[in-house]
Amino acid sequence: MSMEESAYVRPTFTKLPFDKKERILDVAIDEFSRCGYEKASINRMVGRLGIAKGSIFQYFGSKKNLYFHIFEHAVALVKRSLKRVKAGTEGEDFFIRLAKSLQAGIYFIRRYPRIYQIYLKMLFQEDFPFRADLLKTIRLFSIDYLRPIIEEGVADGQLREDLDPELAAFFLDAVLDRFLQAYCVAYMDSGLGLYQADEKAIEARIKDCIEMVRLGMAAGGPPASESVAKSMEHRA
Amino acid sequence: MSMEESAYVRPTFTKLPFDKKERILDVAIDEFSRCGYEKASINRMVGRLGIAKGSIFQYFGSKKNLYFHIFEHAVALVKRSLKRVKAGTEGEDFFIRLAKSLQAGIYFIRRYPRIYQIYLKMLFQEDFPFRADLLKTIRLFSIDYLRPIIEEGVADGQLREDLDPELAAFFLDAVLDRFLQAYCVAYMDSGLGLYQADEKAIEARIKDCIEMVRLGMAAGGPPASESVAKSMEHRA
DNA sequence: CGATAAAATGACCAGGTGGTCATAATAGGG
DNA sequence: CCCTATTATGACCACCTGGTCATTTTATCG
Repeated sequence: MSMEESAYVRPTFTKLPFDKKERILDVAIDEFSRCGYEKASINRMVGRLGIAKGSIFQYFGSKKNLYFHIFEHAVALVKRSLKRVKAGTEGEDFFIRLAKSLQAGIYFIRRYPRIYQIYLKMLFQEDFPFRADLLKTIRLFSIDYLRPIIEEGVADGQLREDLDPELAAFFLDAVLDRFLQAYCVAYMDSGLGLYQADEKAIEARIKDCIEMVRLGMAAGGPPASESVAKSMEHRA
Repeated sequence: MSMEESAYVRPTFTKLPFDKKERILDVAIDEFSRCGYEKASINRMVGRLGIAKGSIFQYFGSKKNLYFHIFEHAVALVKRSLKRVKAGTEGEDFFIRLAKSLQAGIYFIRRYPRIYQIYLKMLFQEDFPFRADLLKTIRLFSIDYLRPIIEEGVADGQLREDLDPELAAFFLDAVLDRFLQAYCVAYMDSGLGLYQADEKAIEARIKDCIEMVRLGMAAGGPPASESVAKSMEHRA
């Protein structure tokens, strides 16, 4: 996870001792996650860091570059996390994979809550340039992640064979994303109690949600299965 | 749709000629929708309006009040729109109601695109106070809207009787919301082509999505129905 | 008309912003 | 130890912000 060769960092920063680099990025991430891009203040950062303001501009050139560098870092973390889940669930049942992917999302947010905050705050602030690029990268990756899993599910006969993979990807993206949002933003959970819920509650709700994805809401379908619940128990 | 008695408006503004009031609110809505709350500039507004800066503060007291007033207005519009759809689909099939609700959302956004933008930009910028209140109002209303419809669907036997209404509300909220977001924010549609799509495409995709909500994704369920498609044709 | 009340105005304010750059401190090499 | 190149520094800049308020303009009414 080296960030040395980032396009947004000047060599001066690269040569810094590791600890100092980490501290700087940590404070910057904290500031951006708390305030969003616009309200984040370089003055406040250097105040907390105890370094000169000029140094930040020596390291990154501009506020925007600093933000992009952090974003780049964040994207790398997400990609790595998704890759691991994908590889770690290869060949498993489609709905199990789905449940584990969602669970992994929750873990990621627990581990890097500030990074998820930064992402959320950027989501609908289309004003600043490159948002399109940033968003494109993330969303496209989410599709690149889901599509193959869906297609495998169809190939294996777990999903209806007439399933439109694009529609399914959109649908799953919607539900998974909202689940994560509900977990860490108040009033997004429609009273389900997802907001900052504990492990147990999350696990149960993931199971419920996946069941609903599986069977839909209409009456007259097949009965609810127990497979997701069973397989999730193992990893707690 | 009178806004006269708003808590955020001073009498001086109320007494203004209707046209001037409209123009002021129009410019303010435009500014907030483009820039979000933080970046929106009172200077720019009065520049475009050709009035003195002091006047805005005479009318609203503060930037925040102006924003709240507009938000209040927006919430009223949404409530009205939802009420109409609900009343206008009373007694119809659950999934038809769902499709029509989503369609109504699209109409609303087409008619008031800037208001939806304001809402989106506020969504995850939790910095400024009262965001909690604003969000609470909107989300709770969304639940108040969906819950009864779901319960009627269960009572009528269209939905599985063991359906958890809270979970269903969350689930539908997730899908409907994302559908609207994908319609008006780039890269949110997972390649489905929803972004600024035309009437025909939207209608088709609504149908597809509702079918997926109905039947789920698993193989072996009942075949897709034609009822939603048929009933939607009538209103085009 | 004149007097009074109400509304519009814009110069002005303090505070904050991202960003700069001459200068000072430090590090590295001979 | 000195000289040079690199890095750190913070005073300073122009700019913009939301907000104020004394003053002027406009409307109201007798």
